[in-house]
Amino acid sequence: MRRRGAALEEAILQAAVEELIEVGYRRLTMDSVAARAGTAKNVIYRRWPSRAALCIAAYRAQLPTGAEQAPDTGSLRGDALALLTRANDRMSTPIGRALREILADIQSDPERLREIRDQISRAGVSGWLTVMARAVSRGEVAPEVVTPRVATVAVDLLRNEYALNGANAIPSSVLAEIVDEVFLPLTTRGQAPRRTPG
Amino acid sequence: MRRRGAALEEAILQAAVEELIEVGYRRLTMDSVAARAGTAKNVIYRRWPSRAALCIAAYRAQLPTGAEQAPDTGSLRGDALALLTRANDRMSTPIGRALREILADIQSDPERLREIRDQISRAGVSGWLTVMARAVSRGEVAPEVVTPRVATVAVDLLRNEYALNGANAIPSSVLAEIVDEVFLPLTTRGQAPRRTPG
DNA sequence: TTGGTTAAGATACTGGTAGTAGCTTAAAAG
DNA sequence: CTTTTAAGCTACTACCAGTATCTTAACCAA
Repeated sequence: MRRRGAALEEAILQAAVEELIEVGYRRLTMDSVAARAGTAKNVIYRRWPSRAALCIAAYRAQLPTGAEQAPDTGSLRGDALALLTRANDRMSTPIGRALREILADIQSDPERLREIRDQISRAGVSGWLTVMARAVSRGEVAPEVVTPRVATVAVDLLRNEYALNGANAIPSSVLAEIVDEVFLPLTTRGQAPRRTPG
Repeated sequence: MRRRGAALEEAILQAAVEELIEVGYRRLTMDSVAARAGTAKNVIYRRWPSRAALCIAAYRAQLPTGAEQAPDTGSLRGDALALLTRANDRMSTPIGRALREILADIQSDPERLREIRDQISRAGVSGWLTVMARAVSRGEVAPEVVTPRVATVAVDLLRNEYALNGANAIPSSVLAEIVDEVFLPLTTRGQAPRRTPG
C-alpha cells in the first residue's frame, strides 16, 4: 500500500495545507509536512524545489474551484462593503495569513512573486468590476471612472492595513472608512451624494 | 583600547546599518554584524534581545534627524507627485527595502510592529497634511475632505505596490496614476478639473 | 509469471544560523 | 591596589533547508 503519483502528491499538498493552517508558513517545516503526509522529505523535494514552492502549490490546491458570486445589494455602497468584508474575512483566515507570509517571503523571487500576485489579482478584481458595472447601469457611477486602479483601490488599501497592523482581522469600522472616505467619493464623484454610515 | 558603553553600541549599530545596506535584513547575520563591528555575538545579545530588535534599532539610528521640508510647487498635483516620488525614492533604497523585510518579519510581534508602524507613519503623514492645508488655502481643496485616510492614501497605495511587485522601484507612471486617478479626484472632487498627464 | 524500471521510504548527512554559556581579561571605579 | 563591571573569545545546542544513498515496493511490458 505504498502511494504513488497523483495520490501521493495530493496527500502531501493536503498535509501542507493543514500545516499552513495550524502553524502558518513561517513555522511550517518540510519535516513536519513529510511526517504528516506519512512520507519523507526527499519525496517532497522530488516534486517541488523549495519550501516556498510547495506552500504556493498547497495554497492553490485548497482554493475553492467555482467562481464566486458578486454581491448585489442594490446599492454600490452595500456591494462594496460586502466585497470588502468578504476579502477581509478571507485575509484574516489562517490560510489568508499564510498567504501573506508567503508573499513576504518571496519578495526576492520575481517569478514566484508574479505567480502569487496573479492569484491575488484574479481572486479580487472581477467582483469589483461586476459591482461597478451594475452601478454604472444604475446611473450611480460614470463609466469613465471605472479603471483597474479605482476598481481595486479598496482591497489595495485593505492589504496595506494588514501589512501595517499585522495578522488580526481589520475592524469593520476601517472597512467602512475605506468605502466611505475613498471608494465611494472616487466612484460617485458628484453623481450621488456621499453617504455617511449611521 | 577596548570599547565600552555608548561607543561600542554605536559601532554595533553602524555595523548593522552597513550590513542592512549591503545584504539586506534577510541575509544579515548576527555573526556578520559582530565581525564587522569587531566584537562578538554575545555582546550584541547583551543589548538587544534578537536580530529583529537589533535591526530596528539600527534602522532608527540611521534616520536623518531634522524634519523634512514639504514641497511647494504651487499646485496640489505637483506637491503630491513630489511627495510620492520622494517616498518612492526612499522605499527603493537598500535601507527602505530592508525596512520592508523587517516589517514582514515581525508581523507576529505586535509590540515591535507598532514601533515600526509609528516610525513609518510619522515619516509620511505630516508632509501630506501640510501640502493639503496649502491646497485648502488656495481653494483647491475643500477643508472637510482632509482626513488622515485621504492624506495617506497615496503612500498607502504605493506601499501596496511594493508588497505586490517586490523590491524594484515603482515606475513614475504608476505614481502619476495614483495621483491622477485616486489622490486628486478624491481631494479636489468637483472643485478643480481633473488633470491628465501629458 | 517474471524481470526490469521507476519512484517511494528510510536514514543519515552538510551547512548555515539564532541564541546561550562560561571563562578570561581589560577598563573603570572606589 | 582592589573590586566590580562588562567586553572578548570560544565552544556549544538546537533547528532546519536541502542533498545523498541505499533499500524496497509498485507498476509495466513481454
